[in-house]
Amino acid sequence: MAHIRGVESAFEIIAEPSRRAILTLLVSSEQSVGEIERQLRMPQPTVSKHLRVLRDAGFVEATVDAQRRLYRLRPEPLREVDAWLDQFRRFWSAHVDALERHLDRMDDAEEPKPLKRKPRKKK
Amino acid sequence: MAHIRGVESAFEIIAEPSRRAILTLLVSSEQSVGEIERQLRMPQPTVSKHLRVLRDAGFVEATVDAQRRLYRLRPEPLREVDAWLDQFRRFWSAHVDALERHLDRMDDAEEPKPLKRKPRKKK
DNA sequence: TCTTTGTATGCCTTGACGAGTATATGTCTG
DNA sequence: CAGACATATACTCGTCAAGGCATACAAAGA
Repeated sequence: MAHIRGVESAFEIIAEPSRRAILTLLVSSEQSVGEIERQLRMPQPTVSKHLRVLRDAGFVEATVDAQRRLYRLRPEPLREVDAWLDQFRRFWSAHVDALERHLDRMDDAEEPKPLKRKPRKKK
Repeated sequence: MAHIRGVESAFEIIAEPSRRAILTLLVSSEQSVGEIERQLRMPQPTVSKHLRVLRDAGFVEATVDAQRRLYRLRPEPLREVDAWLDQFRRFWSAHVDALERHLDRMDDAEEPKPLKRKPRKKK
């Protein structure tokens, strides 16, 4: 009987660099375990185990192609992360606006060029 | 002697539910440690330790107000997460488009738009 | 000064997780 | 059928981080 595996949040899943790498690989197209193994240069059991975690968490799904399993992305869990980030976007834009106003005031005052600075548009 | 503590990626930082809760609290406005402690109902050392991690990772910054420390958000690390998510947004919209086409077909026979299908794989 | 309040840190234990290795399961080909 | 190939799982081990607790530190107030 399967344990009630630790309802891990999407955040814990993508905390693992290898798993993020796998997800990034799958953005372009579906891949077999062997292809992932070769591109990421990690041992096959490691890949399989990470894929297991990703599958259980709904990040990927697999179809059987003879002896191969083709894994592809599923959007929902990453959307969940995106949704959480959403509450900070208001804050970001406010922060950026304040920074821009601040820099604008500095520009009006003087013309220093200490560092490379992204070109920004005036309001 | 303190090692150079693990340059943990932003993903590992927000993997912790308590830390996400703290960040969410700080969206509205800056808060003192005690306020966070009371709102999240967690022991003060726990709060302080999480804030330490968040501060080291650049998620928050603090200013001293007598005995209190007022913590506030910093945008950069979460932006980094957002940037990583960006590569999946293309995939998401493609996915939604596919779903919409599917639903269009099911609804009623409308004019078929030029569908761009992935080449069908032969078994 | 002593006491209270607010926050940080050090130590210890526990539990979770990833890597590595070996092996099991399953499928194709000759 | 045997054997190669592809993937999954079981087991062990080491590491690392979070929680609990006590305590240290610092500023305020009596």
